[in-house]
Amino acid sequence: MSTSLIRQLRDAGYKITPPRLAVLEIIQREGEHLNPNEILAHAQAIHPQTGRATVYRTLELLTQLGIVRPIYVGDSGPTYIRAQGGHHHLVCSRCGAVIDFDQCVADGMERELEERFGFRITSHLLEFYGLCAHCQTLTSAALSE
Amino acid sequence: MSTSLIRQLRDAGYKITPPRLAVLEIIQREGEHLNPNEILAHAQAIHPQTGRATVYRTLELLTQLGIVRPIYVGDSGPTYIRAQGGHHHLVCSRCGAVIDFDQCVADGMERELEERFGFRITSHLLEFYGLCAHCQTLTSAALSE
DNA sequence: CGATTATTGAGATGGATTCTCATTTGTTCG
DNA sequence: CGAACAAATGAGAATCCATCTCAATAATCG
Repeated sequence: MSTSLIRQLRDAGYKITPPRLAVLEIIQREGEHLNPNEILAHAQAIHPQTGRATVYRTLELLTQLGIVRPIYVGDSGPTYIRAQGGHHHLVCSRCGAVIDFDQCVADGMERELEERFGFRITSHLLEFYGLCAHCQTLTSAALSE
Repeated sequence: MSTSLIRQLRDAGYKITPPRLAVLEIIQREGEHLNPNEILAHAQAIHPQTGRATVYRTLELLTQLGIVRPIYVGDSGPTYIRAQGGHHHLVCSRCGAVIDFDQCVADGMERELEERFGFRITSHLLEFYGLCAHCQTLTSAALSE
């Protein structure tokens, strides 16, 4: 498992502990869209004593270090993803359906924003909101009643 | 205050009630980035009996109708914005600072996505994550200790 | 205006997150 | 290697936010 992330933690002055290793391992392995509860469960599979509070604390830490990031999609609570690259969604505001798409024009903007605002950008999120094909028909049906 | 939103509610078969009017009014007026609690407080300034549950119910309704949309930025919980046009943020994953910027390339993608997925798109959110200028210095300081 | 039905408000409930604090464990340094 | 120190942990309590329940109310339609 990635030693560079471990080095990043250590260099920032944090201790390398079993729960932190477990959470890192899970983010590396499973990666996408696990919520804190699921992360806890997976972590306990690796290090059974892992407590809930520690998972929350670790996720906060990894977020601050720019290693992971919470994402809110649909109605459910936060899920965590690796904080690198882009995530692109089409979200139906009526039924909550989510479609992922790939091509994205945001990368082209990163350089310019970094220069303009002095940021070091590591990831982005692009979401479009509207009505999916299905919910469009529902809405017009409601209107014509 | 906007009669078109009221018509939209009525046409969709919903009743026009004081709490709904109050929330609509607030979204129109204040518009940006109020959380449910703040919306409740403002609504009670207009219609004192307004209950918390009703605010949540109304926000859910307005979300489904594509009038408002929750947004999660930084660490705090959801805030609500008008669901139209674009919102563009630069978010520091370490300190949570948020910078708004204007120019956006996403508009150019809407048409194509609408055709490809059959969506009717009404708004978008583009967020870049990374380290702000200040937190970059903090991190390198930590590294050099 | 009266009937019908959606909507409301108050409080109970539920679930997720954070806090507290005594204990444990990494890390550093002799 | 083996203290010593500070950081990190885990268990449960406490808090906070959101949802649910249900009897009472009020908007709409004829």
